[in-house]
Amino acid sequence: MWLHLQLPTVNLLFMKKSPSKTTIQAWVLLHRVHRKLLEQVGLSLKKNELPPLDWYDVLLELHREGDTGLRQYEIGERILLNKHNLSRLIDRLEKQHLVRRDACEEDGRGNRIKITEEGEELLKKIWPVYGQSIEKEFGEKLTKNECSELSHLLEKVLDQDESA
Amino acid sequence: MWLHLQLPTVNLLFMKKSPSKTTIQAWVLLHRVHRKLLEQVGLSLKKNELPPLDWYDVLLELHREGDTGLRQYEIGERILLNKHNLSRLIDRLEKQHLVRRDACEEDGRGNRIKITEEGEELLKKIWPVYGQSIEKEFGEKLTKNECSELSHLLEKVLDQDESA
DNA sequence: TATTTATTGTTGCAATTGCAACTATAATCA
DNA sequence: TGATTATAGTTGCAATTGCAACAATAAATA
Repeated sequence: MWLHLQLPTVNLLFMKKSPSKTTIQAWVLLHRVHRKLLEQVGLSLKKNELPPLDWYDVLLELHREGDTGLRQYEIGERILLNKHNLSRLIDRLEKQHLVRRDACEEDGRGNRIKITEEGEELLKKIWPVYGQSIEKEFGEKLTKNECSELSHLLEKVLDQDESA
Repeated sequence: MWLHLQLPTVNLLFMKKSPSKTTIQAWVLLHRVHRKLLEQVGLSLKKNELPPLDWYDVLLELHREGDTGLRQYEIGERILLNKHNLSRLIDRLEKQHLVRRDACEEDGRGNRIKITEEGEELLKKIWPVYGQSIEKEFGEKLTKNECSELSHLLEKVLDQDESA
């Protein structure tokens, strides 16, 4: 079909370029760092009898939106969680009265999720522990410049594909 | 008890320093990048009907040790997985004849896990897909220097606490 | 408008994970 | 040595996740 084409763009399909040693090293490190940080922070939260990090993520997003709330899919986009699990995560939060599902006026299918007072309070209770954990496991290890540099690099990785 | 002590080391207990904006930004980015990469690679593996990444991680560690194999806890240390789940992950691998549990001579409690021929083959089958995925989602986004710089920074984060 | 297709969110079920309890062996120590 | 404590690994159970099927509504199209 396009096997005979020699255009550069098409050739990319055949290149199947393997990552370099340098790339692989960074890749592995990224995952190790991530796992270790998450493990430490998770431990710290548990030790203080606080809920898992996911809860914080969701509540924080909702807090930022205040009274407008967010659609479920919007939360999903922000914290990169799929809809199935998000639906049930919201269930759990709702059961604890940390969020509310309000009917959605503009779209009969969905609902708007809003944070409650209790949710706000929990958020305030989590932050000191979470924040300190971040500082201890992460912040302290880098200077401010290094931190910015890291962000810069990570942003490049996150950038949308420019390829068509 | 030690409330009245004024030694610097002890004062750290009270500092409860919150992370800076810069720190938080890098922190959030780190997690976003990680999740996105894992999602993409996972999709790519599934599309090619290959097993999840964990399997590859374990098989690779075993491959590196060749005939000596590894104790379960050694695998755990390397891929940062706790023993409960590792035990059952090994079960699954064993059921697929990808690894073998050999009795351990030097320690009657444990066993040595070794990769089988089939395991090696699977490893070879996964790598092209996995490697390309890494290159596409990660390698291509950074120059070689940026990649090294990223590794350097991540290593700093991973470094053991120098605090006593 | 009627029909088709896409999106939003939920639910059932199976697989995986986390936690606690447990067995078996090793290491420590009185 | 015998008793105690620590380590390696497994298992049961509950909670969470992933996947596929589904219902309800919206958007696109004929």
